[in-house]
Amino acid sequence: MNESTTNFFQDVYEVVKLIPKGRVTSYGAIAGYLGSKGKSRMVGWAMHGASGLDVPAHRVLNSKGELTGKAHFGGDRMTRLLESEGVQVKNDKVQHFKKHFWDPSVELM
DNA sequence: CTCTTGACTGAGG
DNA sequence: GCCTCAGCCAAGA
Repeated sequence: MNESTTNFFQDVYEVVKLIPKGRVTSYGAIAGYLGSKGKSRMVGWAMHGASGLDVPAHRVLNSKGELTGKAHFGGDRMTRLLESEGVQVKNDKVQHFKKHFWDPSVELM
C-alpha cells in the first residue's frame, strides 16, 4: 500500500471516530481539516471503504446536513442511528444542523 | 492506459 | 431554490 493515499483514508477514519455522540460533521469539514477541502469527494470514498469498520460514518453528512450516504447504509439505518443519538432527522435532512455540527478544525484545534 | 462515475463543495446564472 | 460548471482524486470497466 502507498503511504500517500492510504494515510488520508486512515486519517479520515480517525477523525470520524472522534465525532462525539449526537454530533455530526461534513465531508468538506474533514477534508479541510486534513488537507484541502477539494478532497471532500475522497472523504466520501473513504466512507465507502469504512463499511465494516468501527467508524460512525452515519455522523458524516454533506454541507447541507443531508444524509447523502444513507443509501450505502441500507434503508433507514443511517437515519435511525442518528435519531437514536438525539439528532432529529426530517426528510433525509438533519434538523438544527448548525447546532449539532462538529467542526474538527475547531473542536480538535 | 483511457474514460466514466461518485458518500462533495462553492461560485455563478 | 434549482441548474450548471470547475476542481478535486480514487476505483472500476
